[in-house]
Amino acid sequence: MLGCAQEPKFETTASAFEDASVTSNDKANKLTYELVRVERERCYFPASEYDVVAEGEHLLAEPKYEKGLVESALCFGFEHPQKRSSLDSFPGSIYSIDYSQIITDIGALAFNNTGEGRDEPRFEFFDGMLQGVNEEDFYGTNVISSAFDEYLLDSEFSEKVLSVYDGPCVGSRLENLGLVSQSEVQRECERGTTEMSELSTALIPVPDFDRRGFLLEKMTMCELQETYRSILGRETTVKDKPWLKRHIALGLQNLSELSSASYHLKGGMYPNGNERNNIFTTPKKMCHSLTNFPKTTFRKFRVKSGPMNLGGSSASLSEKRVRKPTRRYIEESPKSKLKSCSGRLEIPLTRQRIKDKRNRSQRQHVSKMSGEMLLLTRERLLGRSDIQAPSAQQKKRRHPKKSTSISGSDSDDDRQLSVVPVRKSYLELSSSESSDDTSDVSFTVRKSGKRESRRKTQKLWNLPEVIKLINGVSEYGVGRWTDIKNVLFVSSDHRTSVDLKDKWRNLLRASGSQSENRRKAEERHNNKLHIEREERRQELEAERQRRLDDFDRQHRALDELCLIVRELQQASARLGPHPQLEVPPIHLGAEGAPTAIPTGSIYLGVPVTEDSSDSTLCTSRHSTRRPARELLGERSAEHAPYPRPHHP
DNA sequence: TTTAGGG
DNA sequence: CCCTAAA
Repeated sequence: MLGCAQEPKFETTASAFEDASVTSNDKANKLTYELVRVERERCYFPASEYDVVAEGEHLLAEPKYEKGLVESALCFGFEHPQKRSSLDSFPGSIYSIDYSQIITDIGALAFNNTGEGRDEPRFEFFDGMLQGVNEEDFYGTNVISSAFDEYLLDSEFSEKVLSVYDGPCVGSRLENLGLVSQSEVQRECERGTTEMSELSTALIPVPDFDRRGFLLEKMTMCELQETYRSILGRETTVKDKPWLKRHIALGLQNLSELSSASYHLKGGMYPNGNERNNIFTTPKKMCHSLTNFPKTTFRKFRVKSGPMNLGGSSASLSEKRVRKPTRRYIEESPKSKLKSCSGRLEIPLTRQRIKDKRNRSQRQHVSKMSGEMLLLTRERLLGRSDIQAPSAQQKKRRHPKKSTSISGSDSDDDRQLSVVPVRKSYLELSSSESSDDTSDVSFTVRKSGKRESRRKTQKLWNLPEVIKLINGVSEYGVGRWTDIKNVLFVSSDHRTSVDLKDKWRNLLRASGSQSENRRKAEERHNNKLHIEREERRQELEAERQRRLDDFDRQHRALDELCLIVRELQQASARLGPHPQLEVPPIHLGAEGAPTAIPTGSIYLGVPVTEDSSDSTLCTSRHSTRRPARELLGERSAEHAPYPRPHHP
């Protein structure tokens, strides 16, 4: 992420993920040393967890970072403690997770982020992180951008990698190295575990950090602003380069976390490619401006989804993660993605913040009222829902109707108040909250159990009301519900014009006229069908007529031709020995005749046999055609022996 | 905002 | 009774 590692650190990292088979060469020793150092820092990252872990490796190698914050930023997604056992069970596993540390840090970060300016703490936080790096070295940024972008672009490989994760751990471990080329990963994962450590050692390239590091630095103000716009989705007029770079880095950070969150939502499974495409449409776009960064050999983001599917490491884990997003979520994911993406970093853009403002007082009010309770909103817990955002989306999709309240706001702003163990992952959290939903009107403290429903309390219609309604309809007509309401139901607030309309409809249904209407509708439908059939019939008839006309025309032409020929022949016979009047033999073209026409003969091209034409036409046009054939027959009988001039 | 119509 | 599209 914001890794500042110098070149050897990556080797270190890579080797750290190898197992005990790393033995005796110098590199290994050095790596071991580094590893110990890292271990002392208590920054252990699960090899089978998110790729952020892999990114965290770089941070590990740089002790001057506030590792806690780093972990908080990078490792929101750590999951179940059970996972740990699987991690520890890795051969020669030297990394484990200090969950309590991370958890505490997360809590701290989240708490910090609940302040007034929700985005501010974040910036400060990242500022702090960045201070650990040379100002010009935004390695992490570049790594993120290039790796992420590449991840997005190389979908084919992503699928391969994903498929690998269902297999043995070696796949994820290899991927966690993040340094192995695609083909190698694929091949080696298929080959098996035996050669892994060798491969890992052999294929670790030295990242060209310096080159990438300059890219952001070398960008002009314009480019930086453009990049800012692409990443953060808004224009900026800020001319402060460091500021821009920081925010771009932050934006990229968001994107990467976003992708991580997406994987969480998807449980690391991609039932089909479309879903992933949807999910990543927006970030891909947003990353586009950075695609000119040199390709990187880091595959950290590829690692992202892998470890989650580590086969059988944790049954409950896979259960929770495997749950597919709802169809609606998939359909709207690009939008929601964008929303959550931008909303996370720059809340002021979205209406979410507006709502925040509107509701904050409410929330505080509730807090005050509950007094003794520790009330943690989800936002408070996790710092304005960075990773939470997709989860909120998902939840929202689950109850679409309830989520869209009358006032037009949605439930992004989940005011479900709850005390949730900090240790819970956000997935657990979301699922634990999924049981009940709240709206703008009815946010409640869970313990109170009181829920104000938006649904009106049903008030049954009594006879006077019905009579009034009928009178109103008879007076103003059906559909003039507002008039009826304003005149006859002006005193009854609980009867809106819509209610009148609904009631009238129900009355109609009850009276049976609805069935009559239905019958009428059906009749209309049948009518329509009948009309369509009729149109079709007419169409066919017209076509038939057209073909008959064509047929007639052709035969008339044939008759004329025959007459001409006959006259010519007669003339020729009359004139006797004048060769210039001789007429070449005529071919009356039955089907297929053209190929057999002798050179120099005349082909009339008209079918003359009955089976050579449409049967219907033949029958109907029999009388019409008859004369022509007779004519031809006559002529044929008469002039068949007509001698060709050149063959007397 | 009102109306129509599906749910 | 709710929700939404269309006008």
